[in-house]
Amino acid sequence: MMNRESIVKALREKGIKLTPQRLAIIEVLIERNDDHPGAGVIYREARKKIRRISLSTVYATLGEFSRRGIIKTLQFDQMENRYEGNLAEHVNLICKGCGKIIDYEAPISLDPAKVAKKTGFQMLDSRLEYYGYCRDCAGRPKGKRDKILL
Amino acid sequence: MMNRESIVKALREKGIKLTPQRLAIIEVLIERNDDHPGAGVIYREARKKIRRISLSTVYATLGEFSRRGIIKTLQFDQMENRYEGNLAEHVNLICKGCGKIIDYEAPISLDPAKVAKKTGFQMLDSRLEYYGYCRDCAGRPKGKRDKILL
DNA sequence: AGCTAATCTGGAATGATTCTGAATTGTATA
DNA sequence: TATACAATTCAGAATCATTCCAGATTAGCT
Ligand SMILES: [Mn+2]
Ligand SMILES: [Mn+2]
Ligand SMILES: [Zn+2]
Ligand SMILES: [Zn+2]
Repeated sequence: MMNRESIVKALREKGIKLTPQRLAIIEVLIERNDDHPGAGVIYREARKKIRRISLSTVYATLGEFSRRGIIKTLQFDQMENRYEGNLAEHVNLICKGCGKIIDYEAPISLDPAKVAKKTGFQMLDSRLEYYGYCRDCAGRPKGKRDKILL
Repeated sequence: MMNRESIVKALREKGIKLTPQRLAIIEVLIERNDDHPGAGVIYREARKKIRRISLSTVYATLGEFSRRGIIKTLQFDQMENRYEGNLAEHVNLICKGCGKIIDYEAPISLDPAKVAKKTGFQMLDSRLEYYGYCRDCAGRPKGKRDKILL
């Protein structure tokens, strides 16, 4: 999961063309998996790998991958959206100071069947996040550590 | 919690002036609590209550309340942000078809102490969401029920 | 009643994302 | 290996929720 071969295979199976742009984006997503990079970072990193790639393509590709369930999009509005290849259910710990996003494995068990029975809601994707301060930012003086407002 | 008196009291205590605009916004938030309304809805509803209020004020007020911990902001980028007064930890079930947001009470317990010990991360606010289809939208034919892309 | 910092306002600015339509290219097929 | 064409890429324009601005108004205090 989240290695070049498996992704390339997934793309072939879904009939998505393999282009240099897409391969570059995939590489960035793999290399920076822990960072949960945004479109800007992905664009700049991908540019180092191949001669030509446009921001439009980056957005189109990330949208396509996300829609196909190959990656996951974390949406924000005061901050670039962030993308991750870790599709396993996990909690993202998001630092309000520096925007760092840390994966936290935890068996969060909402039983889809129970939820459906109670509310009629059919669960598909989850978004489990906690906002707070990472080790580094928790250290800094209170006044000057907020970047994300919330 | 989430009644006019308690909120007004909270504002007075925090030294936030009571203006007609703010009171109107508070009333909307209370009346439409279940809807998790966006800034647009809040603006239009508030306009029915008082002669003059601008969208700028609605945004400023919601931002202020959110920052002060009086309400909570749910951030999106393909959809207006949504606001809620239910500060208790709960899961929001978000319908990808119609955008409806349903509160779901569930004892999702990540132990802050344990997380801090493991990762150094200091948890403050949570955002627990599941995306899927509400009872109504789950019924409709697959092709024509998606509004939220993700 | 007067003072003043806080608040409100309409309009302009922002900025991430989406859209557009023409040019390019990956891949299936012969 | 060449051909065909739908898929993909591209630069630039458009979108639109949100934020910023600077001047006008006002809540709450003395
Ligand atoms: Mn993650
Ligand atoms: Mn809720
Ligand atoms: Zn941090
Ligand atoms: Zn629905």
